[in-house]
Amino acid sequence: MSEALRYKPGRIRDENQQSILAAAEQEFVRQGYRGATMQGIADRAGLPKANVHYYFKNKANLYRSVLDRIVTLWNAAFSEISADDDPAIALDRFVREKVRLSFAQPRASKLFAMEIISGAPHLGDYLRDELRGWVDARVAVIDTWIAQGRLTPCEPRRLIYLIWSATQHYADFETQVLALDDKIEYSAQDVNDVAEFLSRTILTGCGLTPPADRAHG
Amino acid sequence: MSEALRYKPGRIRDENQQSILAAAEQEFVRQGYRGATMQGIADRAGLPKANVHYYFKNKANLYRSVLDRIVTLWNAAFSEISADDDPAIALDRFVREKVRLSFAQPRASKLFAMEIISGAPHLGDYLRDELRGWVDARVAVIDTWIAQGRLTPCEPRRLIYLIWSATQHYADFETQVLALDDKIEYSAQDVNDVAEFLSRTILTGCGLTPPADRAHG
DNA sequence: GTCTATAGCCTGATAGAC
DNA sequence: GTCTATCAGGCTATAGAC
Repeated sequence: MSEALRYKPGRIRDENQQSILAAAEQEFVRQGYRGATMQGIADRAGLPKANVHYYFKNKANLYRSVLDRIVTLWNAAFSEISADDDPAIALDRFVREKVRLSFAQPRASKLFAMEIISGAPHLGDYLRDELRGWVDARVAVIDTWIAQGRLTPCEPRRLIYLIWSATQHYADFETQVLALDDKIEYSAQDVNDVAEFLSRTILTGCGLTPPADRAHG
Repeated sequence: MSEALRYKPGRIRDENQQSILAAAEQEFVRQGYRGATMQGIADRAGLPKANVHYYFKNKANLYRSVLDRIVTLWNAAFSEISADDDPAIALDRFVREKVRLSFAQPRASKLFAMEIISGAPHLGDYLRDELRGWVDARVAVIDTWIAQGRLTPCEPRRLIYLIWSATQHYADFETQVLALDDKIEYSAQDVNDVAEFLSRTILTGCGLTPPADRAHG
């Protein structure tokens, strides 16, 4: 008997939970929290509706689990920047990381966006307690760069929002971008083009020389 | 009897329709299309549910009416740019117009965003038939500027998306921005600051000199 | 652990009195 | 034109057989 088929305690449980979470993410993005149905989520996961209630006690609990997973993903992907870093290299890395994440996890980005646009009824605490601290720390780093004369004065907060919005756009507004570009789906080339364009434009906009330019001349 | 109270044919009808449309816009943003209820919309408009069905035959019809109003608003606000314009002045005006619209009509922007994020089930035709033509025309103008050597080469399409995403962010992610900035609501100062920051950063990022800078020196 | 059957509620929509 | 009363259907959630 192969390794893959041998019994592992909790294996089926884990697999079912993961497929329910993935199905729920899709349904919540397409229909919103109230619009999504437990039946629709169960159908998409290929399980009876009662099993969804068995693994996740109720709809609110399931939604919260999906959001928790996204928040964990966000926190893990937030690149560290410190005042010792070179501003151009740190911001370039920040932009590229966000672009990569947007193209890799578009549904997570979309669900997060829907939650915020709806007024963040389930994520208000996260914004105030966790995300605000993260932003404040980055603002402090950018302010230090400015004080040291290594970065043209700007409003650090607006710079962070600019990077977030410009990168997330390709995930959240995927439908619009694909329709306007007359494409069926993104290519690997698109990820690089977008990262290159945004890093170059935003860094230049801040008065910095993009790392790639320096390498070539 | 004052002018305001004198009978006007269809006045009550118009007022009721407008208050229903405004209430529906809010409910659809908060709950999504399926999540919003005719009862909730009626309550917010201060009318019995049956009246909502009287003015707008059914839920799909009401939603489409709300979207039509937004699309009309969008089309009216799209500033014209032509190849004869100075690139810096035209792009500066474009950015400022979008910022103004985002702060003036945040709910319209949010509902449009929700519809796109959900996969544009009701707006797919608009994207393909109307918006694509608008974008293609602007791309052609920007390409002309580049060919004439008046603008550093860039991908016009990505530049338009950058301007859209960066400006809309303050409407769509209003809840997040206010939470992170620790504010209750936007001030008039914020509109100017955002317009100034985005115009300066994006134009500089494209290798242009922002109009304000030229005026001052 | 899995799934069928069903309870209890709320929805969109309409009929019909005023 | 307005609004109360009501219907048929779909929803979340659970009970209980397997």
